Amino acid sequence: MAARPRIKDVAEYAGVSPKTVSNVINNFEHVSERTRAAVQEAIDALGYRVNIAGRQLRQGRTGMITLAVPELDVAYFAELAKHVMDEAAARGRTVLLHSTEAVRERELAALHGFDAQFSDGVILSPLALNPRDLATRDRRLPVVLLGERPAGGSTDHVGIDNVRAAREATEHLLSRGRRRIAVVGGAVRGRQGTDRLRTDGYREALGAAGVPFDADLVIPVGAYHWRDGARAAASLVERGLGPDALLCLNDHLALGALRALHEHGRSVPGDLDVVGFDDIEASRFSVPSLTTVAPDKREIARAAVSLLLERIDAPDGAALRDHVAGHRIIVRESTGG
Amino acid sequence: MAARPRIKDVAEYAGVSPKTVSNVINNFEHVSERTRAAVQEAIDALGYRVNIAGRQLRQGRTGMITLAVPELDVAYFAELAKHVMDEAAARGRTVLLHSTEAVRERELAALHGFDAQFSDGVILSPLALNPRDLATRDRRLPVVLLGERPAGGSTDHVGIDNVRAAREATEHLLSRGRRRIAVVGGAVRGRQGTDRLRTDGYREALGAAGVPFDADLVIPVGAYHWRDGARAAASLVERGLGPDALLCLNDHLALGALRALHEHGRSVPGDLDVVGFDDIEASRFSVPSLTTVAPDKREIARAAVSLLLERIDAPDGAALRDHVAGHRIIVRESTGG
DNA sequence: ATGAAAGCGCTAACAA
DNA sequence: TTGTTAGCGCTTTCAT
Repeated sequence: MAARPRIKDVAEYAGVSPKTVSNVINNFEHVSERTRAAVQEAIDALGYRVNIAGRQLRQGRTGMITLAVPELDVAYFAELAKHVMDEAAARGRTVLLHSTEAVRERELAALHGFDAQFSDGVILSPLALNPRDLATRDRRLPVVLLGERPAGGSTDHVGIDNVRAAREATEHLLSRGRRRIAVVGGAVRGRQGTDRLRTDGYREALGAAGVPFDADLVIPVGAYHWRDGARAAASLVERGLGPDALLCLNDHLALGALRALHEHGRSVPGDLDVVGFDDIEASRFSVPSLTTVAPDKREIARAAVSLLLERIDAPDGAALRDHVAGHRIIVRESTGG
Repeated sequence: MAARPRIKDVAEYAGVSPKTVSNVINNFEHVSERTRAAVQEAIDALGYRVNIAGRQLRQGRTGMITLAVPELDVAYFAELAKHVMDEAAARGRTVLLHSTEAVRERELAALHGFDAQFSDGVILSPLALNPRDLATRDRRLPVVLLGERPAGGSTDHVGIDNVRAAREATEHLLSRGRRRIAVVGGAVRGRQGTDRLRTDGYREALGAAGVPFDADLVIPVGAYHWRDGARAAASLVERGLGPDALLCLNDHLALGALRALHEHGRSVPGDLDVVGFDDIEASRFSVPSLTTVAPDKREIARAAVSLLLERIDAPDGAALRDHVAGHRIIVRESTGG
């Protein structure tokens, strides 16, 4: 097979100049129908496809955007990634997917590092970055933040209303008569991360219902995996803290908790209620199925891609934006649904 | 902030020629320590990083490899992707991750399309490709196949011994006295895909034990998700086929089946045993926890990256290779463990 | 509406 | 050991 054809080959085949071929490829408007057809025929005949390296070198764009998430094997991020890829594809972009493992250096690398070079912009779901990391980032690379938003707000952002979502989930538990509601993965103080915001919402709901807040029921976790949820639930039971419900800050934690409660002979929703966040597919099939706060992943993906593409097209354009995506509570067996 | 520095800027700063800077960047050996140090200092001072488009245009390499899997939200592939990224990083490569949704056109795009251009080679887990697609692929792009291997074998391949793995899993069920073992996701005829190979292994085990094969117990599924497993298990029970065990061809199917059996009042492992494939994290925390065939994902990732990098470095090098990675059966509660 | 020329940043080939 | 030249494929600028 011959070497890959270049624009020059197409031009010669079609009897036009390279520039004209370029005009056709890039849908430049001032091209006669005749010429366009001739060039297209040459392209098809030779099997020509643009060399992106050449194009990028010249115009400084790749047509790719990076999506950097903390962990691909957290189902929420895998599902979100699928939506982002769909949305990007619909808009003619390709997604370069990265897993940062929630390590600050790797989150920084998404913003500054090697990988960012392939990319016209980055959608980043940060966990470890601090405000200064963002303040000192290279402004030439457009960035949209997902979920967590380190204070300082120098970057476009997409997320749900975490305070309200947690408040509603807690209200649901309260409405079922639960009073000793533990927060698995919660945080009472510290930066305004997702964990903190959701815990704040939880406290708001307790306060409004006149239920006293018990700091012992806020259980920090190392990560948001099954094993961490299982460990937290086991510890709650073994320490005799007498919880009658678990508000788990993601579904993996909740599913792990279900397992631990089962091992400890507690029935859900008989003895305790359990609620999660994210609405991953597993939660529809667990035993019992899991009540959860379902963020609108499609809306999140769509907003993130839109904001990013706008930034790419107009780097100094609009003011900072913060898109608040919708969410709803899906009641399933784990709270009597 | 100034424009991104180029090699020329570094060269001027260090008082050398651009070529010398290039030599340093690429660890060319014939560079004096003095010069190397001076250049490095200039690089650090200016914050220089190579422009990959320029490099790719010149030498035709990007340092990136593509991993294309059918579905990222199938946990097995997310976990595998993590291993591949780790392995690639350890070898100085970046991974471009793609989800093909098991659509033939998208699998082809991984081999031929736009995306492949950024990439020095592709690790592809195909589901929809046919042998001709591979036979007619562009040989300039090195490819390693994972899991499925369309017949014809013109491509390096990494997988487990599916026949043996399924036989061993079936033997495990037989040893527990099970005789009416259904295969969820199985295939009796057709191309030698993973489903067919595993069903063959199942039949081998039945044959060796003198248990008659019943084609009604082979249940095809549309996809390998919870919902498909749930549907298949429900249908088995409702049709009164009287299975006493389910060999599910991945863990998602098995976990979905557990849910359906629970809904139908069947106890696992009391009334039926259930076995899966993949050993995803969810299977350690389901109720009951799931017995499963665990492929050595790390070995698969390592072998795939190694084979691919060797091909990239020596496109016309070694003969075709087929790496058979290890697996083991992990016995958990769903078969009395 | 189309073409000619120049150059994006880098490194291969060759020269010194 | 280091420097010079040329050109990878594309698109921008300017000319026609």
